[in-house]
Amino acid sequence: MSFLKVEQPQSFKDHAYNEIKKGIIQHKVEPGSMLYERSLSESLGISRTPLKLALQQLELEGWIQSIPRKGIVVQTINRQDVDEIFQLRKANEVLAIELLIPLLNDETIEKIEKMDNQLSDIKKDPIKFMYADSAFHLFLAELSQNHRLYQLIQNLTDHVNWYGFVALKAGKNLDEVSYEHRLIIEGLKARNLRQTTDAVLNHLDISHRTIITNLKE
Amino acid sequence: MSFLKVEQPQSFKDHAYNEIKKGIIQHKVEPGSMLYERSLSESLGISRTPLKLALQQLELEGWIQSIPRKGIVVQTINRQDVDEIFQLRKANEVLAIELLIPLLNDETIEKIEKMDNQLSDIKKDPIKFMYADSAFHLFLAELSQNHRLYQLIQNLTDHVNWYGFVALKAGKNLDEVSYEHRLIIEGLKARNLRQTTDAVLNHLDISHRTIITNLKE
DNA sequence: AGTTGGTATCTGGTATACCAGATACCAATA
DNA sequence: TATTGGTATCTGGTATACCAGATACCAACT
Repeated sequence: MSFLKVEQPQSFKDHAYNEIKKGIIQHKVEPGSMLYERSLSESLGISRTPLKLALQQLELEGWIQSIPRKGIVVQTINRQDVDEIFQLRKANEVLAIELLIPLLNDETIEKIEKMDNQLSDIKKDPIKFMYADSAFHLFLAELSQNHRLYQLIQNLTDHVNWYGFVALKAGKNLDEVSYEHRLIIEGLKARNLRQTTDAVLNHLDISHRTIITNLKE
Repeated sequence: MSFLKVEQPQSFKDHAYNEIKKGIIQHKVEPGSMLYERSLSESLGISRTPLKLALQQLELEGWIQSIPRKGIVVQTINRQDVDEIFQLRKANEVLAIELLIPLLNDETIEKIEKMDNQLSDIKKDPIKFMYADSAFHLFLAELSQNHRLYQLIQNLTDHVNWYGFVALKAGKNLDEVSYEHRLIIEGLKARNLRQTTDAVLNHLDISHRTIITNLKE
């Protein structure tokens, strides 16, 4: 009966992890604000044990910082953080391109284009657009066939979404992003490593600069 | 009284994390073998709650895999894993070099050389040599001034130590490693990015090949 | 003998109780 | 009035009890 798509019931820990992370990315809890295990467990309707696991994962991934006997503080965002994330993102997304280009075939290129087209369809909703843009980058990461690289890029794009969320709500260069994606796809079609990495680096540079200029101290 | 070096008492969770990880890296528990929360908590003398936190961190970092209601399995090592780790290591150690070269001054270069000399002094003990080699790479990562990059490289070198531990015990090319390090240091002294990254990539390539050839299926 | 089904006993997931450190507040003191 | 010190009450850290799913085993049945 393997054709039946079984909906995996996520554990309490995963549920808490997703909920809290979503709240942080969407600035429903602001950087620097405090959280407390007991109140969190109450509002999520779970006990502290699975919650602690979710909180530890969030801490290891750089979203929060647990201070024993004080509470949990949502990480603040500063210029240094943004720069670190983009340094990592550039190096590792370029690596993904290097790995996936030799693996490309016409079918996967078609999938990539389809994905980008879906992205154009939802320009109206900035939040959905943000997630779809991430999905585009993650799809490329997935094609690299390096699972650890995929997870790393996932975490990095999540952080970028967090950093840029406010600027994004202000209504931004969504057309510009589409154009930059087209340049990447053209590079992939040509199986041209240099052309593609240049397009990716350009894309990331623009994103980096946009976020820096929207950083309010 | 800040001149007093306060010994931070590590939490039960950190203690468990370090002990279990050390056991895995040094193959005191073999890849594929099973662990169980209750027996582990008993042998470590702690309860399951902090142990669960340690186990989750180990799982997120790729050392073990927790299977609900079955147990915990120590990750197996295959060719794909080794390749993934080295792909990441090459890209990110090169990034570290790119970042640190503009920050170099004579004093830090002196420190790097001193570190490498200490490494030569302990060629007799392969395990100590392994950790000292990692410390050399980690020191370079630290100089990049990107903390997330440092943590990433830390995890990657730990995994490489795990993969290579058996081959290392067999007594390996310790002189060769010293020579490769000298090439890296010379590149740094010359502030030559290309020369240094070539030396690093060469160093990692040799390490990669050595581990692959010692991989027994 | 082969099959079945109940049960004892594993497992990790979860809830909860208790601990010690940190803190805020307020009464007692100089 | 300013300061001190005890206490009530926060916090995260830890230990433990209980739950349901998974499994192995053995007796009962065909």
